[in-house]
Amino acid sequence: MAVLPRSSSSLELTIGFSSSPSFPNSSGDQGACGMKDLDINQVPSGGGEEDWNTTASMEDEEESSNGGPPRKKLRLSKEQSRLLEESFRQNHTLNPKQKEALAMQLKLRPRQVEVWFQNRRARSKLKQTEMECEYLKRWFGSLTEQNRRLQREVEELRAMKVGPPTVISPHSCEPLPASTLSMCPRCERVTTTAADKGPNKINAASSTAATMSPKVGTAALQSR
DNA sequence: ACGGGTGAACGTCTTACGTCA
DNA sequence: TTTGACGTAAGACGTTCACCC
Repeated sequence: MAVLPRSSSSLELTIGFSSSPSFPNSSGDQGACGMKDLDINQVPSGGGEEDWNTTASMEDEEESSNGGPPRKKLRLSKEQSRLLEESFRQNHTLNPKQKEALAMQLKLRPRQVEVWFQNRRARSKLKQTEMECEYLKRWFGSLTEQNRRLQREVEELRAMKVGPPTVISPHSCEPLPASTLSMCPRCERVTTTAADKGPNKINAASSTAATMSPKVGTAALQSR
């Protein structure tokens, strides 16, 4: 059965995560549901080398208070982690054959490889979210500062009040009386009525505010 | 001894796909 | 041929808990 991955989140897209479609499940891998009867902490048959590194002994079969066998914590060896990371860099999801092969190579069960990839994807996403959160905070701070500056500017201009306020015409480089200007409500551009023909952006520092957008942020994140 | 962090493992939900009536 | 119900597989997500510092 071919199950395409669900649409990637925007975060994944911005950082360029690639996920390959799963191949038809021909390997008899039981997935998350079918493995409940297997002891996840047992070394695969024929396995067991110095790389197999768990802090709990495999022969510990004591019963837990709720009847089932106690959950043991597997610690992956450095080599196992390195190989998994390397594989994750190439692909964030594994098809059943890749999973099987990797599990064989690592002397782990396919289920363990699968779980590792699930957790790794989750950690990756969390990290990405944290980065984006950090970026948005900085962006907010910068906008706040810009807003403060602009408000100060407005106050100063109001305080000046030396005759009618003027702006500089980009065409004639002559000062224009503000009374000749009007704001187009649709495109939010300043137009002149008589003295200066054609729509103009007002020649003021305040136009810089419109240049920042969240898209800059995703681009910035991509470059990291 | 104790608490917090880490990460492997788990349970549940959602989604996509195949099959069949 | 189309459609809706149903089963299955796989990933996302939240949580649990063993282990370490």
